[in-house]
Amino acid sequence: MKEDSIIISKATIDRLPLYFRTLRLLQREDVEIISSEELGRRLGITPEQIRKDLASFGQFGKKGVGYYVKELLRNIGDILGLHCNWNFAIIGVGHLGWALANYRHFSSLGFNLAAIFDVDPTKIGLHINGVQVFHLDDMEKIVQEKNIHIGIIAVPEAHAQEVADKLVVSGIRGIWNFAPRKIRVPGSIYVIDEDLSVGLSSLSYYLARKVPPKQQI
Amino acid sequence: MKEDSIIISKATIDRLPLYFRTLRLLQREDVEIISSEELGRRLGITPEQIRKDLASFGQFGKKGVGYYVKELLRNIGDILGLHCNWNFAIIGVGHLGWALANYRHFSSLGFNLAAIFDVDPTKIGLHINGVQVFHLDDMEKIVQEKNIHIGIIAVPEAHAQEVADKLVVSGIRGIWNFAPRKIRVPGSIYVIDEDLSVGLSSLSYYLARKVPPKQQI
DNA sequence: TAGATTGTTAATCGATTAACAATC
DNA sequence: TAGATTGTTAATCGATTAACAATC
Repeated sequence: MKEDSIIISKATIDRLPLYFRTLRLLQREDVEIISSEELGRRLGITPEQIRKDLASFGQFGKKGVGYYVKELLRNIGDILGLHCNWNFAIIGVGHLGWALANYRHFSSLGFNLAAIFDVDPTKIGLHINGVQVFHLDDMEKIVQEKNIHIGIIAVPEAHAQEVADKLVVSGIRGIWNFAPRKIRVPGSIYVIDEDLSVGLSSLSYYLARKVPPKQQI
Repeated sequence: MKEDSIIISKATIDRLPLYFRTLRLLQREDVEIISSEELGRRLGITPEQIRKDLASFGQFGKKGVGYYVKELLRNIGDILGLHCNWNFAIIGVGHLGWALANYRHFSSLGFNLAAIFDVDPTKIGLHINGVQVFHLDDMEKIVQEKNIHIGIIAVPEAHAQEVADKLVVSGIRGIWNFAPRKIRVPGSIYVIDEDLSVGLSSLSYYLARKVPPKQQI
C-alpha cells in the first residue's frame, strides 16, 4: 500500500465509487474476472486511467489476466472505508431530507442512518424509514449516544451555517452539504458540497451554447 | 466574447453557478460592487481563479473598482443560458423524483418543470407541485407538446437505460441522470451524472484515512 | 511458448497560481 | 495623482494519456 506516502488526487477518489458500483453489478452477473479494458468500456473511462487509479493503492490485478471481481470489490471497499459502517444523521425533514432518508443505496454501501433532526414540533418523534426524528436541540446528546460521524445538511440555506455549527460542536467529523451555500467549519472537518443547482445550470450552459458534448465521467 | 474560439474548461463551467448564487445573495444584501478578492473569500476560491474564469467570457469588471453585482449577475446568467427558460421533465415519482419536483431553486433559476412521468397507475394524473404526472408511454407526445428540452432520470437503476432511450426518441437534448448507472446515449445528447452515492463514499474515504482535509470547491 | 493484460515510467495535456502591466 | 483591482501572460503544478517492460 502506498497511500501513506503519496497523496491521491480527488479525481481518483471520486472514480473509486464508480468502479465499486460497477464491480457489484458484475458480481451480480457472476462475472469473476474483468480487464481494465472492459471495465473502462462500461464506465466510459480509459483503461489506462483505471489501471493508474488502482495502482496508486496497490497491485490488485494479475498481469495477462485482469482483476478478480470479488477481490477488487473488497479492496476498493476497504480503501473507501465502507467496512467502517459509518453512522450518519440527516438534518432537515423537507422533501430532500425525506428522500435521502429513504435512499436505499446508502445502506447497501454500509452507511447507517442513525438519527434525523428537525425543529418542527409536528415532525419530532416521527419515524422515517424506521429512524426517529429528534429535535435539533438534542443533537449533541444523540450524536454522542449513537456514535454518529457524518451529518447531511438538508435544511434551507438560511439555516445551513447554524446547523453546521451545531454538528461541529456535537463532534461530527464529516459533512455532506446540500444547501446551496458555502459553510464555514474548522479545518479538521471534511465537507462535501452538493449543490443540486450546479448540475442543471451546467447542463443549461451546454444546451444554450451548442458546444459539442464530450464524454462525461 | 471569446466563447466561440476558445474551449472553456468544465471546471470553469461548474464554478459559474457558484458565482451566480453568491452574486444573487449579494444583490439581496444590496451590495453593488464586489471585488474578486471578496467574492473569493466568500466561496473559498482564489481571486485569480475567479478573474481568470470570468475573463474567458469577456471583460466584465472595472479595473481599480471591481465587478458591478447586477451587471455580472446578468452576464453570468446569460452565459449559463438561464434566460432560455428551459422546460424540463422528471421521470420517476419515487422519493427522489418527488423531492426534485418540489425543489424550489430550479424555478428560481428560470427552469420550468413542465411534466412528470411514471408508470404506476395510481400516480398517473396526480399533480405534484402543480405539475401533472403522465404515463411513460405518452412521453413523446408530451415532450413535443410542452417543448421539453431536459429530462431528469429519477427511476431505479434497472430502468435508467430504458428511460434514457425513450427520452432520446422523444427529442430531449440533455439528461440529468440520478440513477447510479452509466447510460448510453447518442453523441449529440448531453448527460450529467449525479450519483448520490459518490459524495458519501468519498467522504467515507477521507474519514477512514484521516487525510487532512483540504479546501473544497 | 504466445497472447494478453497489468503496473509503471515518460510525455503530453490542461488547469491553477503567480506576476504584473493596464487602467479606473 | 495614488491606490486599487482587473485582465492577461508566463510559470508552475497536477492529471491524463501513451508507451512498454514485466509477467501471468
